[in-house]
Amino acid sequence: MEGDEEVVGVSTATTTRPPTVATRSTNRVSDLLDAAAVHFATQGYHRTTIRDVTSAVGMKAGSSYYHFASKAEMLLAVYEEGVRRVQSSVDDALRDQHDDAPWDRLEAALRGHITAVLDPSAYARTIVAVLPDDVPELRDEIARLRDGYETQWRALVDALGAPVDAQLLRVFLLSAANSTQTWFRRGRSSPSEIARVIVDVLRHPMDPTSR
Amino acid sequence: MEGDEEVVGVSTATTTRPPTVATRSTNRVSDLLDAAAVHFATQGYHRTTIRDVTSAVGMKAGSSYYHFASKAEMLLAVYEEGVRRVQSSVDDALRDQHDDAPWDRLEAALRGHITAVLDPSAYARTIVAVLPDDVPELRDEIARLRDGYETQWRALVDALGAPVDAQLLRVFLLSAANSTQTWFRRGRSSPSEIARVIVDVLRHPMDPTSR
DNA sequence: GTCTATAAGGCGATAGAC
DNA sequence: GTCTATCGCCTTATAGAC
Repeated sequence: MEGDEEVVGVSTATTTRPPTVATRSTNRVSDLLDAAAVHFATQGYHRTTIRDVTSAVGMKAGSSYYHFASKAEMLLAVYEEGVRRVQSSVDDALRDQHDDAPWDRLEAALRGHITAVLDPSAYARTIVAVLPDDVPELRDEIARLRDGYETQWRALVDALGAPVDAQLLRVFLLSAANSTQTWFRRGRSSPSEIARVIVDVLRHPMDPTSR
Repeated sequence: MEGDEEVVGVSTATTTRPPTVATRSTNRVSDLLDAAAVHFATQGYHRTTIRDVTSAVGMKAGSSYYHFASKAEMLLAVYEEGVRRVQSSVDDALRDQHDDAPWDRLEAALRGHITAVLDPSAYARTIVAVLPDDVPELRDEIARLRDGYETQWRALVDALGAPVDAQLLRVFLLSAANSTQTWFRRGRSSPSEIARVIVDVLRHPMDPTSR
C-alpha cells in the first residue's frame, strides 16, 4: 500500500510527502494542467483537444488518460486550481490592506481579483472563459465553485451600505473586473490602477451638474 | 432573370418586392436563422450542430447547404442580424429620448442595448455569446462588426466629459450591460430600471464620506 | 427545395506492448 | 508512465435522386 499514487490529479500540489525525490510524475500532472489552462482560457473548452494539451508538453494523447480519466475531469482540475488562485490573490491583497474602511477593502479585493485574472498562468482566466453551461456534465460542480468564490463579494459589497441593489453592484463589479482580460495591454496600466479607477468611478460623482 | 432568388440568406428581411406571394423560400431561411440564433446564443458556436438547427425547423441536415454554404456562413448571417437589431434598438431608444443631455442620452442608449440583449429572439445574445476568437475564419469580420457597433459608444461616452479614461468607462458600461444576459430574471426589473441604476451609480456619489 | 446516403476527417477514449 | 494503434462516434459537407 505504501507506493499507491493518486492517479487522477484533481489536486496539483502533491499531498505533503518526503520531498527527497522531486516526484517527477507529479510534475507531469502540473505540466499538463499548465498547458490545459492556457488552452482552455484562450480557446475555450470545446475548441481545446486532448491532443492540443498533450502535444504542448511533448506527450501523446493516449498518455493523458493515465493522469486524468476524461477531458472533463481535466477541466475540473484546472477550474479548481483557478478558483484557489483567485481566492488566494484576493486574500493576499486584503491582508496587505491595513485600513478596514469598506471602500478600501473593496478596492484591495478588486486589485487581487484583477491580478489573478491577468496572470499569465491562465488558471484564473479559465474561470472567466469557461461558463457552467459549456460542460453540461460539470454544470453543477462549476456553478458551486463559482458560487463559493462569490460569497465573499456579497459581504464586501454589503459592507458598503450603498444605496443601490447590492446584487446589481456586485455583478457590475465582477464583470468589469473580468473584462480586463479582454482589453488589457501590459504596460499601459496596472491592476492597482484599474482597481482604483473602478472604485473611484463608484465613489465620486462624475456628473458636475448632479445633486 | 425575374425569378432569381438570393440563395444565401445574409439578409433576413427579403429585399422589398411585390408581397403577393409570401415567398415561402425566404421564410425558410429566416426560420433557420431564428433557430440558429437560439442555439448559438445558448450553446455557443461549437456545441451547436447543423442538426440541432435544422431539426428545430423540421428539416434534415443536408438541406441546410442549399441555403448556407457552411456553418460559419450561417453564424455570420445571425451575427449581422444581431448587430442590426441592437443598433436599431439603440437608435429607437435615442429617438425617444428628447432631452439631449449627455447622461440622459447614455441612459437611453443603455436601455436600448439591454432591451436588445434580453430579446427572446436571441440574435443580439449571439453577439455577446460568440467571441471573435471562437471562429478563427470569421475573426476579422466579426471584430469589424463589433467595432462598427461600438463606434457610437465612443461618442456617447466622450460626450460625458467624465474625468476618467473614456475607453475604460466604455468597456465597463458594455460589459455591465451584457452581463444582464447572465443573471436577468424577467419580472424582477426592466431594462429601463437596469439602465437607470447603472447611470445613477456613475453619476452620483455612493460614498457619503467622500469629497 | 428537401430528401437519403455517404464521404472524409477529427474527436475522446481504450488496449496492450514496452 | 508513455508509447502505438485503433475503435466508435459524431461532425461538416457533398452527391445525386426525387
